[in-house]
Amino acid sequence: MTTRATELLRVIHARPGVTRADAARLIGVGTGATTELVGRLGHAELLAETPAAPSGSRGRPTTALIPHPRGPLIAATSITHEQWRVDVVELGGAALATVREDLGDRTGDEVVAAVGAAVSRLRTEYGDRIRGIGIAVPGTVSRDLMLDASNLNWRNVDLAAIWPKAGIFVAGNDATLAASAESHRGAAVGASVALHLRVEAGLGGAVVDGGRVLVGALGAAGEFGHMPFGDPTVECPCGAYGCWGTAVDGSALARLLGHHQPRDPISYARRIIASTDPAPAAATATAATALGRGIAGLVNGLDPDLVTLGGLGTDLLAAAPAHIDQAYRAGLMGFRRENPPPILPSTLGDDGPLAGAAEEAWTALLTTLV
Amino acid sequence: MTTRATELLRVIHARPGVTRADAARLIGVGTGATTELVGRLGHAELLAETPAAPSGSRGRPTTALIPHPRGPLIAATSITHEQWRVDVVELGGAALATVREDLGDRTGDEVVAAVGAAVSRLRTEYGDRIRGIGIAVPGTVSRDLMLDASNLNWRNVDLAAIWPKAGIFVAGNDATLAASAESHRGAAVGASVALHLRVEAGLGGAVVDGGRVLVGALGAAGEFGHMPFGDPTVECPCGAYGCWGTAVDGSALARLLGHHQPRDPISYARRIIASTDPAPAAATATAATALGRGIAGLVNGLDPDLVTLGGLGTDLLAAAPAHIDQAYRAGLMGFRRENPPPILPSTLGDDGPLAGAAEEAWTALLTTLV
DNA sequence: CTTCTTAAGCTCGGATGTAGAGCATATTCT
DNA sequence: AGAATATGCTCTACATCCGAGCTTAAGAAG
Repeated sequence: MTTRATELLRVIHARPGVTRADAARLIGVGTGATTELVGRLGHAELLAETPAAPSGSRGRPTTALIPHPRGPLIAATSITHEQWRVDVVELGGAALATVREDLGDRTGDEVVAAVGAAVSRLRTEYGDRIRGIGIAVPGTVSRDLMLDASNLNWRNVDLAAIWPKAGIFVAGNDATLAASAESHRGAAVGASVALHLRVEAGLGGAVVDGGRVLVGALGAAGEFGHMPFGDPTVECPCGAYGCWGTAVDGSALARLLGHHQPRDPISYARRIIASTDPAPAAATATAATALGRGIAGLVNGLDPDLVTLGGLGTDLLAAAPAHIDQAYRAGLMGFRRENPPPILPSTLGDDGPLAGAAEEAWTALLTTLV
Repeated sequence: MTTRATELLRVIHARPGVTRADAARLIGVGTGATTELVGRLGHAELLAETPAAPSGSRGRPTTALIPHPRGPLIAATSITHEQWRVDVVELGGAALATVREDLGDRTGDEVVAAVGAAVSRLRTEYGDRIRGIGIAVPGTVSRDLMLDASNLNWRNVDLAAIWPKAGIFVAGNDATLAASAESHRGAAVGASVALHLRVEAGLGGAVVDGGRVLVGALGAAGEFGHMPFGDPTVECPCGAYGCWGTAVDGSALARLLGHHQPRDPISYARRIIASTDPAPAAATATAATALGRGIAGLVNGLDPDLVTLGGLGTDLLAAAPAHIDQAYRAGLMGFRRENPPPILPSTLGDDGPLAGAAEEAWTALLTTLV
């Protein structure tokens, strides 16, 4: 439902600390209805008011709307190839607590158990204020919450164990969720259509259209790394040939440099991209060109306002901007070349997936609060 | 706004002739509110009731809800490479009148003038009942309603002249609008995410997500023909290299067969695809393979429920289904191969763009009627 | 043909949410 | 201090919707 109450909470979430008067204008209600709304939501412990910063101009001062100190919370979780992390996030996106730990060489089920234990501890601390959980994982999540993460060699890891209770449960691919975060809190704020791409082991991302992440029919959209922009003779671990991901990630750099496939392709790639020696720089340039050419294809097809790059994409953009840009412009349709959508580094960096998990869980929770 | 009244009109539009009782159940209101709603909307000349077909089962018979005989109308317009056409479309999608004419060798401005004159005549006939217009064109429409159609050699044709009055004005690419039609009235009804591709001179299409067409930031989304799935040595008229469109349309067939680029690439391609001689059949198979491979890439990235093919895509699917299917499956990510999204022929055929123009204009109009 | 069963429509009272007018309040400007 | 300005509160009017109870129109059963 989209009641005025939900709209108001959404405004506070998007802009915590918004003044009461601005919020009322944004959702288009008069002062009478605002009094009723703010009173009701305050009484329900969903929002609170503080005296607000003085505006400096004339007129009766208004108050700032902030999350209620006993209001609902979301447990935002991310699992990366190195560590897991759980943040307790209030309305507006601020974190009240953080727990994190390196994965070590735990199995998937052990990591899920550790995360579940951390969530349980947080639930004893915050009680029923924690209304749901959002989880970002480096792999694919099926509808029945089984996780496959080929990069970690995890198969059929059951995420449901993390959150046995009723409430909000959102789980998704890290790149997809990072796209959400980037569009709500990062470099793509204000874009009507934003494309986020994240290079790690492989390449993923998502389109965010009007604030909504396009997740596809099975929740598996955004696997742009498996579009055939690459070399048709290179086989991808997915079984297809010519996947774009195989042309831009750490495996591509290793292939170009004649190295073995690295154990940790992300740290490997960071090292290569940071190197200024000629051979690594040439490999980096080749990957950057492949990245730019593919971005052009996606921009032609999807018509975003802008493109944001996360993960190793940020490194490639910093290391070889000219190669990306040249291939990008060359691949664009003629009419776009004059004013192409900018390619920007992610501003949330490695926090993107966690922030996105918080965003999507909060979005889901807000539709259930009245 | 999404009031109950708008919801009811949307239900009638999606399923004209729906029974009053079913419609009430669909929007979730009780019999009391239904009486009030139907009475109000009938009084406003937005809907009417007819005695409805007998259900055969017990109980008081209900009525069928249909568009009001003096209700609002939309002028749906399509311009193709051969002719223009204007339909007058009522709520529910039925056409009350049709005007059409071959283009001959008129210029773009002359065609727009002819369409404008036809619309004016229809407006004298139907009066203010015609509340807006939807226009499907074989090219790109900028925000200020200037049309570029490279296939027709039209540049900067001003569409605003067709509809000088206030009201709904929706203009879009024919492939994009055909996608909308296919998802509302065609082969993709019921799909949560549908991908429609239309091969004519080049290749375009659109993703429809939950009934909403993804039009992109500039309204130029869906130019999938300019994704670099093709041969990187082939230059596209758009200026880029390796565009997918150049691998599947009439120009691709002519190149494969060593023919000159045909004047009318669509009729030419229809002829080649229909031929059973070995050389044309081989060229058709090559194009079908390129089509299937690209579809796989898009399915990997966009995760639709199903894919519909219009224009020459329908012909290719009929002529070389095995080639499309083999390349499609080979290009899919492993986990999709077991149960791939089906590739279906468009059911609206050449009427798709016109039907989509009607759909999008009606969608826009329905949000303004209360 | 009459009565029963079923599905649907109508009427009315109560609850909810909102808009708008008029008044009250808190600040800055002159 | 008084004017100007912006905001908040109270109260009335109105629209919408839900649910209960009654009415209506068909098929089924006898």
